Amino acid sequence: MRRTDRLFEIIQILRDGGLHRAQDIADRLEVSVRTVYRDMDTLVASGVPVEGERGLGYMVREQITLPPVNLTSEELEALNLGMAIVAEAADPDLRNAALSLAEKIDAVLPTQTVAEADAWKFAIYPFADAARGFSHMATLRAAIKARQKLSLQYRRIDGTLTQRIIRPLHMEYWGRVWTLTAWCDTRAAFRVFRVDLIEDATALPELFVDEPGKTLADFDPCN
Amino acid sequence: MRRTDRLFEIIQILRDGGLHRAQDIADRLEVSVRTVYRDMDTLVASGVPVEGERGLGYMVREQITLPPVNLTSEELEALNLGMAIVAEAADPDLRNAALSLAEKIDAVLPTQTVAEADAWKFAIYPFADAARGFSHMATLRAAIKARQKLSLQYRRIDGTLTQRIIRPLHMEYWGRVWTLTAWCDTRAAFRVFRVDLIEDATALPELFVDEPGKTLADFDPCN
DNA sequence: ACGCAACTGACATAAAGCTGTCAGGAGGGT
DNA sequence: ACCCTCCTGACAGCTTTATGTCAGTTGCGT
Repeated sequence: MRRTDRLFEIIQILRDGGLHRAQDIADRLEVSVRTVYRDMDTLVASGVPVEGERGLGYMVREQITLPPVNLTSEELEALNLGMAIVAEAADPDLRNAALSLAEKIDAVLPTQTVAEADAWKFAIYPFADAARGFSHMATLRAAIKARQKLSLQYRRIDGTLTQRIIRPLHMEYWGRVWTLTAWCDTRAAFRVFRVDLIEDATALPELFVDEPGKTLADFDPCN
Repeated sequence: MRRTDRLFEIIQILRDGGLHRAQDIADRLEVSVRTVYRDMDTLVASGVPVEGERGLGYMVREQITLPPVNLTSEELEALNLGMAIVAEAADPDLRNAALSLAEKIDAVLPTQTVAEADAWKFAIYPFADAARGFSHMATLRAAIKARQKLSLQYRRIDGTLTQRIIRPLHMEYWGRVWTLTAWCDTRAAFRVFRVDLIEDATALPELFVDEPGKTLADFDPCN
């Protein structure tokens, strides 16, 4: 198991909001306690809101949501930057959308403001492993929107392949990894898939509707 | 010299649009030819438009700019995604701007569209080394806009420190590294600085105006 | 005072990544 | 034909990173 994968797993474990001892996490991931402490360091340094209490264990603080602010050229810059990054990383559809949106905004703005935004024209040469697994994102996005079932071929962390029929519900971004939350028809349970481990995703003609117990609202991260 | 730094250097070398032999690049960067070939592999795999011609050398293809497209919910998604990424990575100002902008857009949209966009609510836990060096970005951006001179403390790749007065002109994003293009008053020449190697940046009260030969338009990447 | 569990530092070892060397192959130009 | 250069694979040595072990410290609760 690669280090990155383990960090991701730790977040998943902590996500239930409960108290977890380093020893338990170590046992579960089959590493030494020392390694868990080092991982926690990394997570904290990366901004994950986790806190350790001596004698107790680890817990995540609830995430703080920020109140809305005012309109400004700050936001314009954020937008340009965001579009530049999306144009670099995401799937072709999004890439085009990002580029056209950026151009459209430039076109609408008064010329003086454009000059400002111009300082942000990006020459983008991704070195990216960031792009790994982005190839399926278009399919997944479309299926979530269309409420279309998917046939998924997935490579588990241990390397084995599985095939399943899922109802895609939700995507999340974890800084390094994208996840797809779905109801798995094959296993009759919620599952979270890492997009970068998806080998193949094919949209099926079959649509699905919300059924009690199978909607995103019913999903509980604590397994 | 770290590998990442070398890749970045290679791009700089190729940027002049000329033909370069692997041997020459190898000599200049003091590595073997084999290593250059491996680096080229990496660059190509990362989307850098470089091409090798047997018997000739390496050249960059000119970048293709895409024609503008139409307005749509694609663009909305690109925007949401972009804001999520910016909120993760950029400096505090941009971060807030991105968050508020995303919220503002959500607020303006009809509820049906919001439901779509909702599938993209991001829980963001950056593992980021992406954030390295972002601490100065706010200062740099502000100085570019205000045409304010900067006192820069910069760590060269060999580890030595330099201090200079610069006129910040332009920022670029290279997928892994941000660069700041500036006229260096101290050296009386254009210089490109890597933002992640900037130790300290202090805005000076002194402003600057465009002088012939010192504007961004006068800058020629081929040293 | 005691136990618990988070922490820290130092060190040895194992795994992974990077690089150079060598030995070739392949396409284009002369 | 020949030369130039890109390009590939294999292997050995080096460097970096990751991990485990050990020995200790710190803060909290009982």
